[in-house]
Amino acid sequence: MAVTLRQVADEAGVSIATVSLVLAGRGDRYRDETCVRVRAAAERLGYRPNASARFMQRGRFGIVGLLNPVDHRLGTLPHGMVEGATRALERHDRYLLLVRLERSRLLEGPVPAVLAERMTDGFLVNLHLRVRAEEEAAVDRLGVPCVWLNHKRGDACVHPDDEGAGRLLAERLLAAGHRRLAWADCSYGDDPDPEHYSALDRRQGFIAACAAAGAPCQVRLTRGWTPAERRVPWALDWLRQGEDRPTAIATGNEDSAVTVATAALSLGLRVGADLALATIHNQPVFAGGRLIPTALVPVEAVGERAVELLLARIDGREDGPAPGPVPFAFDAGAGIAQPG
Amino acid sequence: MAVTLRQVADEAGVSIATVSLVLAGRGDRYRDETCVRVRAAAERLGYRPNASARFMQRGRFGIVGLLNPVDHRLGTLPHGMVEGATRALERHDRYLLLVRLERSRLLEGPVPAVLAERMTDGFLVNLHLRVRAEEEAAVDRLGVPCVWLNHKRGDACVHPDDEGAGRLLAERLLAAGHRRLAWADCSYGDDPDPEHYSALDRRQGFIAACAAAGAPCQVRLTRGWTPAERRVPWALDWLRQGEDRPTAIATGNEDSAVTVATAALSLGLRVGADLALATIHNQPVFAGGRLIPTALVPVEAVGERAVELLLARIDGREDGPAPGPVPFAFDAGAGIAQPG
DNA sequence: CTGAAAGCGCTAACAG
DNA sequence: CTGTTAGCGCTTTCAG
Repeated sequence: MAVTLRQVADEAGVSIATVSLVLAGRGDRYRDETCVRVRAAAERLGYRPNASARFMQRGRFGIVGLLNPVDHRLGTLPHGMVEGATRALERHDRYLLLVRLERSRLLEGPVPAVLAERMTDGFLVNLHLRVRAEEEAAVDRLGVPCVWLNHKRGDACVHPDDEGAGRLLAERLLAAGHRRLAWADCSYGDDPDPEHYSALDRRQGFIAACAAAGAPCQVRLTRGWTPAERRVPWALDWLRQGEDRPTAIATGNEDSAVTVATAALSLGLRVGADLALATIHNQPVFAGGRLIPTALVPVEAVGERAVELLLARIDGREDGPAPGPVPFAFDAGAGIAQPG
Repeated sequence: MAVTLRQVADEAGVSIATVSLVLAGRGDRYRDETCVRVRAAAERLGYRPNASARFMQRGRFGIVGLLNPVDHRLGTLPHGMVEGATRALERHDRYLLLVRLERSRLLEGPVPAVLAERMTDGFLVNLHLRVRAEEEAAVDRLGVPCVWLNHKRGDACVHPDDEGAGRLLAERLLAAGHRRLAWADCSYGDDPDPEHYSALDRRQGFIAACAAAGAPCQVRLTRGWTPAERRVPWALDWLRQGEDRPTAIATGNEDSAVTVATAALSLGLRVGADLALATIHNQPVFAGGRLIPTALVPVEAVGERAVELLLARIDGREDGPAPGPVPFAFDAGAGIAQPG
């Protein structure tokens, strides 16, 4: 059995309250000698406060849950997001509890005990793919503050500025002198209702920025989602076109970038020299033998901001982070190739 | 304020004990009508049990911590491991609490509150890179059951069979008829004390299996860790050698595989046709425009087994999972090229 | 069939 | 300066 306050009190020959106060750092009212004796006893017995007891007292758990879906290949845990979130939580001496959630369960039950019981102060909700209204309602019914990740929903959400990322890439490529641009996607392709809005937003941002600059922009999309083995052939077909070939190609995801790079390479085109290639990803993408310019998804910032927002709500504070999408950073990688 | 048992009791016009028992599903001693009334009241008020109170009572938290280091690029959270761990925990109605840990803090403090207090039933310890004896001691001093991940340490650890993975690749390549084999590593290179033992184990397993089969095996290693931009040139130098070139190359990590593939591609060698390439990674590796044969690191199985082991210790059961390293699976990808 | 009561480990008034 | 006491919300005997 774990060591309790009472055992420390007995060991030190004082009352429980004394031990509690001294160990809580508010022992200024006690004689130095008493404090020393108490701390020694606690040390000797290896005393550790029982968090449950404290939580019960305070009515708070000090724990935030992360609802993460399991049904889907994209439902995997975003490293950086968790890193950002846990870092922010740590600053407030709070912790992150991972909750795998089969999304169908959210509507039909049974839900995991952590949702049925009260064991967190709030939730980060990462069910961001094609969220249904009933799912939103089910989450609202949990009765604790919740913040949605990578999902657009009023002011209770935090997501990256995907449209801005598309614009960012266009601006950089235009600034490098490119006038024949292209946007390629062989992962989601032309799916009009892709799993996540970001695929559309990124593309639209890119196209809009090209249009604003008066530069033509080819858009090359596969028919919907495309399995890995069919991607390089698709890119080859397209890149073989010769004359009309774009001098700069942007993609909205790593897979598409690697595909285009692989195709370019086997056509004898040097990525970063004969062809500028840029993309959007969590981290600088290595494609065609070099790090290519990458708009960096601000996953950590999203995690941090979501936590700050959630904690502000939990604590009933009004000073949460400013609303609005989180901007992307840009990593030039090995540099942007000049046209021609 | 949250709804408590007492409020439900008042609402239903019964005692607290009655509500507790009925809602715990042990209401068989009560009149049906009472049960109905209680459940209706709970529903109406949106009652959710307070987990802290229950934990305090039971002396258990139902929470397992995952100690994860932050100082290191490899300290990132392994998706699959977390997936496996949380899945196993779910089966036991337990949850995973993420704890970022600056390793230096472990020895010099201050440690996060979750380590100073008692708030989990045990820990999965993921500090697997060059673990120092003092760190092991510090973890032992936490006073709760702990299981180490990807670190070899007595019977309180779970790790993949990296040596077996090296052997596995050799066997597959040999079985496909290859006799001129090579092992390449341009990520860790020849570091005699790499961050993680697995780099050595995998290589040794491969070499040993080649030796056992009497097949020659080139070993190509960079000098220690090599930055991304220097890798492809290194591979090019090597692959240009002509005649003596191996027909099959294995690598112990994704980066090395992609590097070799990229170099091969720019030399006009078709990966999977002119050259067999195999590697070891969490998931099938896409390199040289196709999925190459990959020994799959059993991350999920490691997570699951670690949890089962930890829970067995927490509950004082003797029926934990069998000890021993966790075997790798194999994914042939687009198939293994035949030699010549 | 149902309620009263003790107690899990801790905090915070309030006495002394 | 230090101890007593009354809960926090829940489970679990034990009476009635």
